[in-house]
Amino acid sequence: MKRLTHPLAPEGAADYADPTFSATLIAWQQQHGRHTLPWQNTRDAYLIWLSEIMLQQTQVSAVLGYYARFLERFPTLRSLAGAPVEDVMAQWSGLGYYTRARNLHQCARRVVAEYDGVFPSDPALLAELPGIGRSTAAAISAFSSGTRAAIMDGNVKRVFARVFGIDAYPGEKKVEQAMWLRAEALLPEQGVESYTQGLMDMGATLCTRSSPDCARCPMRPRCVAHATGRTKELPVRKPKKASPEKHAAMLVVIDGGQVLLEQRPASGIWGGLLSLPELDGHTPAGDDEIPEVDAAALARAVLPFGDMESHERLMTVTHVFTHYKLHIAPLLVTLARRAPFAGESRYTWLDGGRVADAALPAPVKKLLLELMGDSGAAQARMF
DNA sequence: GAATCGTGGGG
DNA sequence: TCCCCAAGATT
Repeated sequence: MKRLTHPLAPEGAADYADPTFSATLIAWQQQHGRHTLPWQNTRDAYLIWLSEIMLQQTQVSAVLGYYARFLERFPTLRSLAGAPVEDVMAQWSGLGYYTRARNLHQCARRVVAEYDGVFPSDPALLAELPGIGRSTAAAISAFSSGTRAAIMDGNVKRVFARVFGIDAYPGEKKVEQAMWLRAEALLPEQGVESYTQGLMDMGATLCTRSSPDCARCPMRPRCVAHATGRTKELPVRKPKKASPEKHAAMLVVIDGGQVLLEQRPASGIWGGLLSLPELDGHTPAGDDEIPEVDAAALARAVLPFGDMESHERLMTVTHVFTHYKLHIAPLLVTLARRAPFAGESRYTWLDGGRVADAALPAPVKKLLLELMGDSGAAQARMF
C-alpha cells in the first residue's frame, strides 16, 4: 500500500495515522472538556510554562493553590528571573520535586538573557531549556502558539494503551517510542490546542487509572480495552522490583515414621497452618544466608524434642511469594530418643502417611513428600 | 536503562 | 496500613 506520509517520516508512522481520532477528541473537548483552569484561555507563554512545570507528576488539585500564590509573588517572567532563588524555593515549598523549582528559576533567567524575555515557539528550542523536556516543550508551544507538537504524559500513555490495546509497559523504551510515533501521527492539522487539552482532559476526567467512565467516553466505540474488557489491565503496570529474599532454616525431625511439626501463629505468613519448626527458635526468618549448621547448636535446638542421632543438610528449596522469595534450608534430623512435649504444645508429630492431606504450606508439603518418596531405602529408614 | 526526586489521594 | 501512581526531567 502506498504511504501518504512524507518520505522522511519515521517508519511505521503512517500506520498510526487516523484523522477521525483527533476529530472525535477535539469535538469532545470543546463540549465536555475543561475550559476554566487558571492557565487556560491565554496564550501567555509564561503563564502556560509555569503551569506545565508545576503539573509535572502532580495533579491539578495540588497545583491550583500554588499557582495562584506563585503568580501573586512573581507576576511576570522578569520578576521571577530577578528574584533570589530562595524566594522561589519558598513559594514552591510543599509542592515537591524541588529541582523543578531550581530549573524554573534558571529557565526564567535564560529566557530573559537569551531570548529577551520571550519564550521561543519552537519546541526543539524550548526543550533545551532547564526543566523542559520533549513533552512539556510540546505542551507549551501548542498552547501558546498552536504549534503542532505531540505531548507524551501519563494521560496520553493511559489513553493510548487502552484505546489501541497496547499490551506492554509504557515505561519500556521500545513501547514509549512507538507511542511517540503514534502521538505524532495522530496530531490534527488544525486545533492542536483543543486536541492536546482533550488528551489531558480525557485522561484526567474519564480515562482515569481506576474505574474509568467508559459510558461517557467518546472513544468507547473504538476502544480496544473496552471491547475486550481489559480496561482494568491496561495500561500494563510497572513491573515490580525484584522481591526481597529471605532465608529460613527449617527442622525436619524424623522419628518412628513421623515428622515433627509446629502450629504457626494465626496471623502472618502461613497463618494457622502446620509447618516445619524454624531453627532460630520461633523468630521470623532472617534475611541472612543460612550458614553451615553447627552440630552442637542443632542438637541444642532439637533437645526439647529428643536426643539428636544424626543430621543432614538437605537441598535448599525456594518458594516465591507475591512480595518476597523465601529460601528454605531444610535440616534433616533423626532422634535416638524422643522426648515428650511439656503440657500444652503447639508442636505435634504427624504420621508420614498423613503428610499429603495435612494443612501444610505448599512448599513444606512438597519438600516432605519428595523426601518420603526419595528412595525406597530412605523411605524405609525415615518414615 | 534504571534510579532519583515529593507530596497527596484512591483503593 | 500499604501500595500504586499522578500534566516528567535529569543524571
